[in-house]
Amino acid sequence: MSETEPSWDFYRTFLTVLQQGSLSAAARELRLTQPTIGRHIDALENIIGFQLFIRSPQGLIPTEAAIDLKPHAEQLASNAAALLRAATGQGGGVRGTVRISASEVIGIEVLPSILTALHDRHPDLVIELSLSDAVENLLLQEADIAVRMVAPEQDALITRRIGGIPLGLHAHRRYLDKHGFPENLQDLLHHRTIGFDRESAFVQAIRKRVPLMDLMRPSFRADSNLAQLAAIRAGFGIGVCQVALAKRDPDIVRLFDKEFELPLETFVVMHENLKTTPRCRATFDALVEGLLTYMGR
Amino acid sequence: MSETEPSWDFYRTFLTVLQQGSLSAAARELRLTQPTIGRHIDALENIIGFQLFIRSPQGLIPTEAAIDLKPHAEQLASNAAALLRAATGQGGGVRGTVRISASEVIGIEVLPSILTALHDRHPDLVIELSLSDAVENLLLQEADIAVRMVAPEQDALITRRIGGIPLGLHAHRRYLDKHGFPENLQDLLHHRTIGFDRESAFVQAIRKRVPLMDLMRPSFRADSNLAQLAAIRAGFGIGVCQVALAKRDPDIVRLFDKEFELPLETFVVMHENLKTTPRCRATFDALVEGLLTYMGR
DNA sequence: TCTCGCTCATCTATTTTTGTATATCAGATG
DNA sequence: CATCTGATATACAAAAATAGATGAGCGAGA
Repeated sequence: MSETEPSWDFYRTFLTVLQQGSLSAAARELRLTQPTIGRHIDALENIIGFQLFIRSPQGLIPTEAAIDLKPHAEQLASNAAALLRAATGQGGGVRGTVRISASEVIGIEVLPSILTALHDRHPDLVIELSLSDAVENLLLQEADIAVRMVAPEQDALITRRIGGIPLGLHAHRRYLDKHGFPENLQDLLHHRTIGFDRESAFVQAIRKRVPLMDLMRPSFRADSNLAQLAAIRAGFGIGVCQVALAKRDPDIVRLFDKEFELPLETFVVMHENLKTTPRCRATFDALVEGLLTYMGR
Repeated sequence: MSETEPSWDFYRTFLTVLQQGSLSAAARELRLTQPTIGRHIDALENIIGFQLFIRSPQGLIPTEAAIDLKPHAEQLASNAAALLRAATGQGGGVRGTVRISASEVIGIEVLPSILTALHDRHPDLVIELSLSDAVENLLLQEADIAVRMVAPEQDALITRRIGGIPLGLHAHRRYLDKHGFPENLQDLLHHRTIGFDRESAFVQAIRKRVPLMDLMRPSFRADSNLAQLAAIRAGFGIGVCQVALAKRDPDIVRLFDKEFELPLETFVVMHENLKTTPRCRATFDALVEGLLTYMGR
């Protein structure tokens, strides 16, 4: 019942307990001890005046109040991490940690070689790669730089348009040997196809451009582009993937390269505040350069 | 030179020193003592590995590195405050602190009566009003709810359009008695007028709609709408202000009410995450309701 | 020039926080 | 049914952070 603001460390402890589910696990995570963590939670509960967890022999069960506070605590953690990244990058030169957000396909198939070259040039750079098709928010500092497939709307962001990465219809030779080549686009309806599970914004955009997609009933559905790519490689059926990726495997054949091509607009985005920090600047430039090369300009 | 993450409290101390300019002042602010603050800064400098401040008998002068880190620390503080607001608002019912961001005119001339009524209904509510024409960012949690004059672009925000608050040309009777009524809009060029100092986005929008504005050379310039309103009330000259505000003073006359009317689009905006918290919900609804009434529907 | 007010640095005593060890409880397993 | 592993809670000692007091530097104003 004090007037003072709680220690910010309590918030960190709170979040860790929330994430780990028990005082003991949180203590291991934070390299503290279980009684300490317990005292932090007690103190926080006393200050804010209500219970955050129900203690049980199996761990701590968060109350509704605690769940409501979780996003705030997570954001606090993001900011603290961003501050630390910014701090370690100080002192001139390209050094410190840079956190990149990208989609799974890009992150796994395209970025590694670009980042390898980047790190060869700047050995003091530590690279964090956060892969998710959910768009991480640069404003919330979840990442320093993002490779995006949608044009960002924020004006506090600096954006470099890469261009449209071409997508095409592909199938493995093994599949085609067994089921034959489709004669025309309509023929696709009688083939085994690979598509999306849920309706994302991206899927809706495709549908708009290619009405035929509406009619297709894919027999293999996954939201992960990576899983779709794997399915194509495994010879499951016909699916959409990046042309440049497919070319790497001589057994993957592109279909209807004249009739079907979908450009996937791509952008590299960074918060304006970071443009002067060497590590972000260098990474940003390397990503732009590397992606342009990947596209064959 | 430790491997461990610094205490988050160090960040708070760091920011306070940055804001206050001295260890002693920061100590007073945080209700700690000067040696403690000094140790925090020393510890932080040791962990991140470079100097944050140059000590002097006049206080602490931030290095460039410290200035670079400042925005991060400020955001951390915003989030911590937001978490605390969210915490005090727990427990059902409309209680706790709600932070509202609005422009100066709205905040001073329009909101007080709305907020008074709101507080009469919910005495446990604490209202923070942050007035600035700079748009505070809801995503950064600088405020819970904002009254905006530009349509928000973020999709994580829930927005309620109020409509166009009508702006009109006004002058005090005292001025008109002395200098006469302008015959037509062109005539304004020979009158004393009140306008903006710098080119804000808002001003440019006005110019686009009213080309005549380009020609006007206001003799009284202020970015603060409040100052402009005060100038009109003082009989300085002819200026633009909200029609509803001008009506309150019987000595202020509206000019060219047929030829000149500028609707100022207004929105009440809130972060989506807050829509279920009672205190924000109630405040949001009260603001929408109150502003609609203010506009006369 | 002297004093006052502000600053930061340092030393020491005290308070606070943390860690260690232990007790207890619940569930899984042989 | 005993045992083992996970969990939280508590008591007490160790460690760490804090407050308090003091010294010294710098600048403003009488």
